[in-house]
Amino acid sequence: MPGKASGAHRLPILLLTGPTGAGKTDLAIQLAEAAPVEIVSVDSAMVYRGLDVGTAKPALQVRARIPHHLIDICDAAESYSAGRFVSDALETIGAIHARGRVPLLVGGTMLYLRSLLDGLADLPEAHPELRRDLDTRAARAGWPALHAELARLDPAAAARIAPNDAQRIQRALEVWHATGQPISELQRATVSPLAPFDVRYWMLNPPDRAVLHERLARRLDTMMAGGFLDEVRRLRDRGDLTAAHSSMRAVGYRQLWGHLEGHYDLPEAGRRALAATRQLAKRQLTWMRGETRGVWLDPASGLSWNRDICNALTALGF
RNA sequence: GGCCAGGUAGCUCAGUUGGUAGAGCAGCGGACUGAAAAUCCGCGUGUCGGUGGUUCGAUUCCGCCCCUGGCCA
Repeated sequence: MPGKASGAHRLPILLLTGPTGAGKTDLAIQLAEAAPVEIVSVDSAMVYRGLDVGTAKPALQVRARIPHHLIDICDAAESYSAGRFVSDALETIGAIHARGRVPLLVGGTMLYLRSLLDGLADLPEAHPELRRDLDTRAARAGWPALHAELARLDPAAAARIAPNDAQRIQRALEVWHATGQPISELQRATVSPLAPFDVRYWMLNPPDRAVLHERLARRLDTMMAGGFLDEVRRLRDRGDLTAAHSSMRAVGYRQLWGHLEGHYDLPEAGRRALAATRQLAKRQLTWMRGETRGVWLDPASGLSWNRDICNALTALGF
C-alpha cells in the first residue's frame, strides 16, 4: 500500500471482494481483530433477516465483537436493491469515518460494488403495480412481444437487451411508463460516490478453479449439517413468502424450496444448489476479470495482506 | 455356469437401414444501472467397452473377450 504521501488527505476505504466461498468473511474478520476497521457487508442476501445458514452469515458472537453493517437490515418479504445499498453504504461509511475508524467493504454482490464505485443513474425505484401489469402481459404475449414494444419506445435500450431477458425488458418498460422517458437516456454517465476517498480494492480468489469448487462443496455440506433445510422450512412456514420473493431466489434457498414443494428429492436439491453456487462464482469472476481497479489476492497470502494493511493504516494515523 | 438387456460427451440418454455422432444437465466464456445469490447470450472430438473378421469403408453387421443390471441354475 502506498504511504501517506498520496492519500493522507483523503479518508481510506478498503474493499474486499471475491467469488462466493473464497474466504472473504474470514479474512475480513482476521483483519478486524487487528486493525481499527468496521465491516460493511456488500451482500444482497445477508441483508435479509432469517437467512443465516445458507448465506454463511458471520455468527452473532463474532458480530458482537466486531461491528458488521448492512446485515439483517430487512425482512425476507421485502426487496432490497442496488439503489438502497448505495445510499445505505455511503451513510454507513460516513458514520465509520466519523468514529475515526476505517470502513472495510466485504462482499461479492458485484452490482452493488459496481454501483458504489461508478455511481448509479437517477432512475425511479421499482414500481410493483407496473411490474405486475407487465408480468401479466408477458404471460399472455411472451417477453419477445414486449421487447418488440420496447424497440418502438426506446430503440437504444431494446438493442442492448435480449428478447428473452425478462428482467431487463420489464425494467426498461417500467421506467418508460413511470417517467415517460427512455431508460437509455436516463442511464447517462454517472459520478463515483467514492471519488472523495482513498479506495484500496482487492479481489480474493484461489488461482485454481477446482480448489474453489472443492471449497464450495464442503461449505454446502457444512450448511446442510448446520440446519439449512430447517431454516428454509421455517421461512416457508411463515406463509407470506413465495418462491418469487428475491430472498427466496437466493442460491440454495431456491433449490431447497423446490424440494419442500415436492419437485425433487433432497440429494437432487443438493446437487442443484451446488451447481447454482458454482455458477454464481463464475458470474462473479466475470465481473472481476473486467475490473481494472482491483488487485488479485490469493487466499494463501492472507496473512501478509493483513500485516501490510495494519502497517499502512498505522502510517496513515489510524 | 446359462439366458436376456445394456456398455455412445463429466452425468442421463438419443442416433447412425454401414460413409467416424447430438440433446438435456453439468462445465467453460461473455453481458450486466433500484429483483443481481437475479436475468440473459454464446460454446458440443467423444479411442461410440476391447479385440479379431466381413467390407472400398464398421460406432453401426458377425465372432470372441471384458464390465454392469436382471432372470434361471
